Amino acid sequence: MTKHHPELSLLFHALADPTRRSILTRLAETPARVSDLSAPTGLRLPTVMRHLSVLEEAGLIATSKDGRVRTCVIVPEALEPVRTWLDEQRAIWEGRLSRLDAFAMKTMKERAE
Amino acid sequence: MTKHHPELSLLFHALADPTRRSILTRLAETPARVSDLSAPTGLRLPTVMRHLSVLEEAGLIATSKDGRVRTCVIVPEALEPVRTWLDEQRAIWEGRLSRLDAFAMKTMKERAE
DNA sequence: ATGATAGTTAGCTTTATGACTAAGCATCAT
DNA sequence: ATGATGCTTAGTCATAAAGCTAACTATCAT
Repeated sequence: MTKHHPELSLLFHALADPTRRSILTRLAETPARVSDLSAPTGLRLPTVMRHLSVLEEAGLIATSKDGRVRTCVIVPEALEPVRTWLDEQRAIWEGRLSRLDAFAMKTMKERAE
Repeated sequence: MTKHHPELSLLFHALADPTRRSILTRLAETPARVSDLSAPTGLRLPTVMRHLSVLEEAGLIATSKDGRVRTCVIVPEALEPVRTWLDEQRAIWEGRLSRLDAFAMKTMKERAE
């Protein structure tokens, strides 16, 4: 199960950078042009471009160009695999804890005998 | 809001590697020794060690040494910040969508007049 | 047609990652 | 006390990440 999920690696990697997360939260407000994203971060345009391409390859944003302006929008569904993975893990981890609980109960019972 | 959250960066970065995710799922089953984690991955011990230290610095696992054996256990609560961040983002994004909806409604109304 | 504007590409630098080998240290079994 | 076991440290290597500058292209306004 979950042998190797390149999609997840891309997503987590994209989210691991604070600049990229701040770009995402900015885009969550409203779509923005590349320069709009450059100004507040204090980063140069090419740097922002690189971040954007990482985000786009992860599927977290989509961009389109109109004239000389590129507009970036967020892609909310892109976070689904992350959420799903988290839910799966939680299920497994809680399952494990239940088993440990069961084991502890059994052990205590045996001791009590 | 969410200026720079080093904790999140550590977590996301730790989760971005498939080997580390597989170590986590393995540890979700039951605690394991370092060699137990080395065998199935086919990776050398020092490599596994490095992965473990990344996971530990992110707070995702805890380790303890008894004699010459180090045992690794998962730390389920460690995923909470990730889940929280996801929830926050979802809230913001949905907020944004509602606003867009409102805008669209207004525009349609104006057109209808 | 000129100049400003918006983005893009190319190339460079520094630091971090992920893997390895080889050698070291600390225990445990005999 | 010796050797095997289990982990650790040190050092190497190749590649990727994150930033920059400089130069280039494409569009829009005048």
